[in-house]
Amino acid sequence: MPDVKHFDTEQVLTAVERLFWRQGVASTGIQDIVSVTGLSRSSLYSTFGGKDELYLAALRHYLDERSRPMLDRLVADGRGLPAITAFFDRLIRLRCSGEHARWGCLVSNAHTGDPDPQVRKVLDQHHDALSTAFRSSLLAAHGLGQLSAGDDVDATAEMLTLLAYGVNLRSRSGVRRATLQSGVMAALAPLAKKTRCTAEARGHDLSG
Amino acid sequence: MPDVKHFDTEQVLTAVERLFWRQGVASTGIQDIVSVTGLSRSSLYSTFGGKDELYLAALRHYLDERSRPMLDRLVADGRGLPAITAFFDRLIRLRCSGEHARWGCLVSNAHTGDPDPQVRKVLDQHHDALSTAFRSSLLAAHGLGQLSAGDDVDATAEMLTLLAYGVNLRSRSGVRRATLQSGVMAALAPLAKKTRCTAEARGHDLSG
DNA sequence: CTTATCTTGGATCAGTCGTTCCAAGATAAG
DNA sequence: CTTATCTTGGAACGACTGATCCAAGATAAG
Repeated sequence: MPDVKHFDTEQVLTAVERLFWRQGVASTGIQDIVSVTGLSRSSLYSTFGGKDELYLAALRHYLDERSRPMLDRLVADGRGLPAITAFFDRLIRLRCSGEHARWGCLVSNAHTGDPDPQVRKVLDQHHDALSTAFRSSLLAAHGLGQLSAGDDVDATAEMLTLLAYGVNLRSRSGVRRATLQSGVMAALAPLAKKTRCTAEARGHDLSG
Repeated sequence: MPDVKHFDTEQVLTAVERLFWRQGVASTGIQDIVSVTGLSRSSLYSTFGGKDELYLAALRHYLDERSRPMLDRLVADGRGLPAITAFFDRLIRLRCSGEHARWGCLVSNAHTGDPDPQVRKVLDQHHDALSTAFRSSLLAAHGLGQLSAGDDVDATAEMLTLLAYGVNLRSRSGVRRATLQSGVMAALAPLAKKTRCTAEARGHDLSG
């Protein structure tokens, strides 16, 4: 009976994801993938198809393994504003330290260069998921009476989305973590309800 | 005596800038540049050098012709917060409509892929210029008594920078202009001093 | 074991990459 | 005009691109 694959698809996809993530699609050649994964062109093409389909698979893998867990955790955290603060804290930590420091976000990086329709669709899905997660947390914050009177949930969610894209993009330039933290805090702090227009009501500390 | 160039350097640089801007560096070949500019490889290489130097020249051209004028206008506008609002209004209009719609920002786009030291330096310079311009406007706003008591100028400037990067990146996905406007407004409105915690004091309308 | 079926290594493909080179063309001083 | 000097068109380069192909190897049911 037939032979079976001599490698683990999951491991290969992770390695390819890392390659595309760090160097970008255009700068990553099939040869790079062959070198890193150790498998041959035959296996690569018979398993995943061409480079475009491989990129798409890596993108979906990133969403499943990296992006979605972050968003699920944000939505599951019912604390409202502190949940959002904690989300950005984790995001900035991931972007500025550890093995993926200065790699940005694979999805954000994909926004440069004109993606084919399938990739475009994945990017849009990711954006919807991110935006929806923010809306969910903001609604929770509203329910908990944390928001200022004039805060528009949809507009604020869009603002947070822009902020996340900004963090992702700018983290590639090696900006200091504290700089990103203060920038995000400057956006989050004014959201909190200011009962007597005092400053301590804004106290969402990213370093917490 | 020697022959003179048969083309206008400025025009060529503009065309090259447009190519890199729209398609990215990695996706733009020398052949594309030859086709668009109409001049030959000889002229190209003897005038600008290789592709890397051509990209650097295009980047600097973009900064001089596109970026710096925007920032100069922001700094020159002494109105404080309304100046910042007007800046983002212009930015979003440029990113979402006209001939450069959905092209993003050449400098922001450059953040994906690992730039050589010279490019990196240009990117850092651009970021400093942007951040400094925001700080300048925020200081003006502070002097005019427009800011809330707890607003930190440096942190807020960083926040606005992240927001601008977010707008640039996200505009490439073809997001609606109104969506970006509402997102930016959600970040700008809370900055304004709220004397009696009322909403009308926040009235910086992007559609103005 | 045999054997059918899939996988694998690696040669190979045509095409494109950025770059170089040189003869032919253009220019303007003498 | 001649002539020195630069520019230009276009052929050509080797290296690399993504992709294909096939014989050899691996697997497991019979």
